[in-house]
Amino acid sequence: MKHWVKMSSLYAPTLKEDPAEAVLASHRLLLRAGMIRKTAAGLYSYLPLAWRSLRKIEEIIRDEMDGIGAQEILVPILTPAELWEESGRWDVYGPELMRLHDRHERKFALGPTHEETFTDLVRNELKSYKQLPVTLYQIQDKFRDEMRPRFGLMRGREFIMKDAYSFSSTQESLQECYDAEKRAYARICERTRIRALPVIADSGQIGGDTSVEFMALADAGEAALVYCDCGYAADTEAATVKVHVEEGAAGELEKVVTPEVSTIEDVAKFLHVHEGATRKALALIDGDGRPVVCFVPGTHELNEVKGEHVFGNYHLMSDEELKENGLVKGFIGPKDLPAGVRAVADVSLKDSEWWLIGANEKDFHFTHAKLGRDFEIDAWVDVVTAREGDLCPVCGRPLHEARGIEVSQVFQLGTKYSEALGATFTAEDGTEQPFLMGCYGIGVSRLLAAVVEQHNDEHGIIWPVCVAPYEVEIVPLSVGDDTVWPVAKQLADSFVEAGLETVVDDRDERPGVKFADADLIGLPWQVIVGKRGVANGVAEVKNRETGERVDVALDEVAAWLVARIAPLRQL
RNA sequence: CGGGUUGUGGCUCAGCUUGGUAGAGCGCUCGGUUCGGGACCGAGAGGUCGCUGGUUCAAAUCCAGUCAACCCGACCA
Repeated sequence: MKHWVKMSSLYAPTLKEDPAEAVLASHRLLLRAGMIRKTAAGLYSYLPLAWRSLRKIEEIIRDEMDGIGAQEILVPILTPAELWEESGRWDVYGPELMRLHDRHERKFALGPTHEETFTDLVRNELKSYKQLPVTLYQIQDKFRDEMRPRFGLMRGREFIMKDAYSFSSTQESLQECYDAEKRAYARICERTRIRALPVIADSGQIGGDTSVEFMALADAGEAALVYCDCGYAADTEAATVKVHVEEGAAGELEKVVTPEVSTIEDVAKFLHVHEGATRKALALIDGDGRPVVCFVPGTHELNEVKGEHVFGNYHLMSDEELKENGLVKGFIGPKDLPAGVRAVADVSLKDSEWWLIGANEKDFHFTHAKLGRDFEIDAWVDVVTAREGDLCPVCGRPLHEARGIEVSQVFQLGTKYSEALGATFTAEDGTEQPFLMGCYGIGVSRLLAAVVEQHNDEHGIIWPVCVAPYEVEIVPLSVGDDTVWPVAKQLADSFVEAGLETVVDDRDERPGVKFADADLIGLPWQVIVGKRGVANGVAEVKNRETGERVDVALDEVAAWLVARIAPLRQL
């Protein structure tokens, strides 16, 4: 950096009060620090400070991507409908895909992700296994017409994403590309100072078999996850945990009167048993239109994502559908189910012999119902949402629950897109085969929000050096004073000379205003130049994170700072 | 898309129930006093009260419609 920047001309309009629309710390602080402004719902403009941080984050990402041999390219944001039709996603992607057409009525979409474009790009060029593997990436705006954009940069309709796609000839090679990306992502989180956990994830709309997402831990996070001290971690929607199930009481089958007692809570209370000893029955119509009753432990919820894997495009029965199938809401059980209704249960119940169940008759339950003696289950499936206290599938210890912000995700796509688009290469044995693909995304703008979410206090943002918009702010306590201001300028020059990214608050404001703004914007170091210090030949150097202040001789400040900042830049 | 809430100067909000001159604080401009943690005094600028229609002598206020934003839920980086 060749020049220092004057606060008086920096376009960073700070706000004294919290904007009413912002709830999340990152959203609030980015707005207040004059870093972002809303253009419309889910659409944000990045002001100079935010843009500098974003570019630093991008540089870290580029460095790590290049480090694993990925190559940066740029494809058009606008993608022709034909490609989406080829992959079949024009129809399945739904309203989240921003569609538009040109003056000739040709259809296009604003890219929400670019599997099709990248696959199309390589299908005519990469023809031999000898050219593989190849990983290409780009950093670009993505568009998703979210049902509900919110939380500032956290969930926008337009956001910056780094997306990478790997093309391999063998599963081993795909695994290698995938592992390399995962390692790079872990380093990116480290370098941007984000505490994140790689968690097992559902692969969702992108498709494919294996997927891991990196979750930045934050109470405000939208996703719930469970993790274990042994290192296992999973999205609650994807976790295949062992559920601790309360065993019902053993004994002869007994039909008990339970008047108006239909919820799990009521049943447990009425019969004086733990909720876990009850069995929740969910009546649904599966993707093929067939009636199914699914049983889960009374303590757990049916997970919709897992449910769709098992039942297809299912829905819970309406009151009419319950009636049509002869089911009594609140009293459904696996014994004496009406003909034609299939009984399935979560695998966690497989080892449980004694169940407390509905009697399929209004106001009656069965206690001491024994699996195999009194009723049968047609199929065992994995459908519950994991929760705190469930057991780790790896080591068996109880899991902790936390919330997180999904900052990135890696997928092994396999041949889903290469087959659909006919993207093939000639293998070693001469046969023509579809590429084995992986795709790897990082929400760049979301990463910025995650950094702020994890690094702030009641005064404002606390930037880690590696992603801070600037490294140092000089705060001259008086700009009119001819002892203070010249010293501040000299310091600024020496900082620039030493390679420090420097802002000088040259505004004719009172000290309190400058301190408050400095803390709000949150550059890692503040150098306070006041009359007293200048008289003693020192400046006061304040660390934003620790609040620690040290007097440093004026001619040593630059070197003093460089010694502390340079090791943290890591580039 | 369902449920809830809100639209009044750049920001935070009052006024609306009970119709009659559009308000406060912060910010902004000018003058002065101040100057190490969001100062004080004085003088100013700035608002088609989201939009459309209706009721009325008269609408920020009542009614209808509409748009937008925010929060909770389903989707995702």
